[in-house]
Amino acid sequence: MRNLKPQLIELLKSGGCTPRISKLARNLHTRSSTIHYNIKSMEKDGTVRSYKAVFDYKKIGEGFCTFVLIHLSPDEYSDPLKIANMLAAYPEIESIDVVTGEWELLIKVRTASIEEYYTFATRVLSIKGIARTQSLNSLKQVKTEFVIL
Amino acid sequence: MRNLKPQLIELLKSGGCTPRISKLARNLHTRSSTIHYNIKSMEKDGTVRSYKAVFDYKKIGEGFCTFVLIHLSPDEYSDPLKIANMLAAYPEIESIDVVTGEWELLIKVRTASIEEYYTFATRVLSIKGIARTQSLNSLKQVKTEFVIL
DNA sequence: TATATTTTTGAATATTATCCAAATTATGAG
DNA sequence: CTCATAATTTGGATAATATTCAAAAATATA
Repeated sequence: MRNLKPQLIELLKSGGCTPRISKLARNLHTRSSTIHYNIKSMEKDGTVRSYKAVFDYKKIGEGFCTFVLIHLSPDEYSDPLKIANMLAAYPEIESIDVVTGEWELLIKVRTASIEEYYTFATRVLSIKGIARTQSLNSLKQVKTEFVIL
Repeated sequence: MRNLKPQLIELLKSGGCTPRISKLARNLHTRSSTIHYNIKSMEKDGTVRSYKAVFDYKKIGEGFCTFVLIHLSPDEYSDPLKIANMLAAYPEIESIDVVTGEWELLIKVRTASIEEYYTFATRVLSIKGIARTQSLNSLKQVKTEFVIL
């Protein structure tokens, strides 16, 4: 009997969900078919990107959360998206932004522990193009993905 | 005819969705009832916090994204959660973390534009207890909430 | 005002979630 | 190892829900 939960978590982390039309309809005192029409309209014009789950990350082995400020090497300044897009593929990374100020990129990383973060950092954040990093460790998550914890 | 989309967006931002069990079942080559059982199990034990939508934030009037580093006044050091929990109620704030380093809090804020951010900052970030802030503006979002853009 | 476009409605149908009792598999104590 | 217990899977039945569609209403456009 294989443990399905890890696979479910991976799928639900960025998709695999759908709006509860009838519940939303009751909530807004509107017919289901109207809600359906409006939601499909937002899906078609690209307003909605995905429907996904938010987890108690401690319970899925991603209890350690770090924000990493990244300084690129000068030859990457002209195209920070090259590095950013490469980083996007890592499942540990929740978000990636190109930002203003002394740092070029800000990423949010979730791992099981500080040891796993160290492994991640040495594996991923040591590539050519990343000149220097500074990390802010989250001591306590109060809100994430618009969900209050 | 009232425009339902703003209300739908508000509800879907932090909830109002559900997993697509049959789709997940097909994806994992497993019976629906098994997926159902596993998902309910994760809901019961608190592994899943919510099912929600991810938007193209430019299209919902939240195209301007800022990370704000917050330094609390010394009398708040002992309980940064007091301020953090107060901030959690604001719909503009996507995430709030208590962090290590020179700053006590790191929040992620979404507004329509830099003008609206200014309004937000003067309204929300000027309360007693917040001594100093520094903001990193997002020039480009590459990934958010585990969803690649 | 007339016409086109968008949105809503309600009913019919298709799809899906949910429930449940039985079967199977895993776990742990002795 | 063996038995007892708990956890998970299965398949079929039913309930709930999404989806479709044509007509109506509302809104925008000229």
